[in-house]
Amino acid sequence: MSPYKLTPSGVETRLFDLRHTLESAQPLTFFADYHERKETLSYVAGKRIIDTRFSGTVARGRFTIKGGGIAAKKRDIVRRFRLADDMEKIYSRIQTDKFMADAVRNYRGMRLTINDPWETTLCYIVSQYNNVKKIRGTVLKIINRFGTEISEGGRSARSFPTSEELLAATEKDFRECGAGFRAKYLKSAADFCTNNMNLYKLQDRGYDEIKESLMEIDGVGDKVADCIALLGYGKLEAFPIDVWVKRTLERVYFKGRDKKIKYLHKFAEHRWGNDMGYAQQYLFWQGRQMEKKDVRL
DNA sequence: ACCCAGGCGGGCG
DNA sequence: CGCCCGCATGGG
Repeated sequence: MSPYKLTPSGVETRLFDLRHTLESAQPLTFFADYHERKETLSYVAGKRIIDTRFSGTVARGRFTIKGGGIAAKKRDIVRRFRLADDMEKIYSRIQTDKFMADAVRNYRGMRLTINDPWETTLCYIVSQYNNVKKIRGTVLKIINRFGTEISEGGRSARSFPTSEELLAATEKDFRECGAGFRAKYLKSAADFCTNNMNLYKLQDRGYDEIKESLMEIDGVGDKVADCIALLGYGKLEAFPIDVWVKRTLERVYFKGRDKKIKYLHKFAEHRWGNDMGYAQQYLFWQGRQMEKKDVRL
């Protein structure tokens, strides 16, 4: 049974939870407009508005696309939500212990997303030494200030500004959007990604090469590059280790002992192999939610 | 008031 | 190399 199926008006999904996916702090989740009650989802992809209805269950759901350009929109949905991934197989491989089994049970159907490389780069430059709520606020302000107004099928929205469109933004502008000390990184990244590096030409490159290229951008280090490789290029070999992932790994697998990032990386690679990216997402979210609810591991 | 947040670059030993 | 420090800013 194929993980997804294209229908004339949309896409049928299997083992997919839209709410968990959109709540899990990935780039798309910063600007997608989802109403679970009304079963509507709309988001901007490039200069188009993807306006859909989503209904059904985790076991079997259905996107119904409104407006024109249905074929392209179907393709965007399949790629963006990684609907071709065989989640049962991935789950069977990342459920190596009770913690991971709990994570999978609690967030069953949560997907990684694949986002525009530039949008992902900007989001994760903003993310450094920051918190999810403020990251979202800053990104939204940048979109509102520098995105271009687009409308389609009676609906209007602002597109995510390209690096070229952001050449007009000053460091002061980024500060006013709440970027703080990251403003200078955003400014130079917009310039660098417009004039010196084409992020879209890295698409077919391997994980190592993509990461190495990304780290040429000022303000992009090991962790941010891993986030972009994973969520901007779909490289499942990436395993970004932020404070939550580090703390969770240490608590669950090392009795709370402090471990080096490099060591934890090797641990993850050995334990979850080529599904590391998914393991990271479930571990990140489970660890973060548990701590926020003050549940002991 | 104090602490923390999906880290990074720079400086020092 | 590895380690340590400062960093803007808002929310708990």
